[in-house]
Amino acid sequence: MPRLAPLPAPQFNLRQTLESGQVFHWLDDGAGGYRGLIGARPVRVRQQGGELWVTPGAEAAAARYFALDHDLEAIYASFPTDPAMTDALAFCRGLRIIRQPLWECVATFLTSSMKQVAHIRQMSLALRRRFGRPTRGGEDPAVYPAPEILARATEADLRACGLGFRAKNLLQTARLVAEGAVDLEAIRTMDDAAALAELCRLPGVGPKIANCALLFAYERLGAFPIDVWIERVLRQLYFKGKRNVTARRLQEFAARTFGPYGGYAQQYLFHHARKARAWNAACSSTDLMRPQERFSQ
DNA sequence: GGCCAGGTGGAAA
DNA sequence: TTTCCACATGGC
Repeated sequence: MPRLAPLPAPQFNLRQTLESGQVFHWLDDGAGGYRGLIGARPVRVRQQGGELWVTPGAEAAAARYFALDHDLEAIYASFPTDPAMTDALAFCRGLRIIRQPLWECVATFLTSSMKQVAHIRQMSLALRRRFGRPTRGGEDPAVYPAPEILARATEADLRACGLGFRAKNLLQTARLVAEGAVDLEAIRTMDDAAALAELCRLPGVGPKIANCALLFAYERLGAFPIDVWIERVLRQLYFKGKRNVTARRLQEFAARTFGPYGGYAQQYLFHHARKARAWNAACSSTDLMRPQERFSQ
């Protein structure tokens, strides 16, 4: 185990943060920590109590990446206090919305449609292995390939990484970004609505994936991606028995109900709902319930 | 073997 | 406007 350097990280849960489905390339190092990259920099991380131990020299990068400056007390104080949110908060406390590199986040979530978190990890790691610069002799994840690199790939190359029908979209999106037709950096200065619209110009990027990028890369903590899990939770909690609840209504309701830190609330509800199901499945052989059954009555 | 997964885009009603 | 459907792949 290489020597690591400590930095203060109160109110932080590394495991919940890295395993909540917001980032997909970190690997368990078998010693209670993780190995991965912050951008192009290989980093090892391990948490011990209120300290985060990281590769020496990477302290500042890690503090920024893991958003240790986010005021979690203020964020928690903004949450609704209904039972589901309370449960999710108790389960996820210390989970932080991290600051991911723009392209890496956009591209990874582009490949996420109709895929389970485990599959998104597989695709991300396969793309890194196939196209990215290796680190530590190929033992650790490779650097996520830049748009210029993927733009030169073929659709067949990308399909070989398990992308399926997403291959064409990733290729076209990589080309648009590589040639500057869509400027991911310039989106930083746009307001939320304009940023969302600009991201949706990328093929394969719709409102859900654009909101993921806004939340996990652009620091828009109010962005509220609505996927199948969150839709289920919202319908069960707030629209029980009601029909004709459109996606638009759900989106408006979320913005109104969860406020400026809605993205945090969303991530806590998402992670808790997924892990609760996994826990149910693992611990009960006679009471297996699929998600839609758990929430349908 | 059927079902589902951090959806999107285009056609049809 | 809303509704429907194809789109690949892999785990359970």
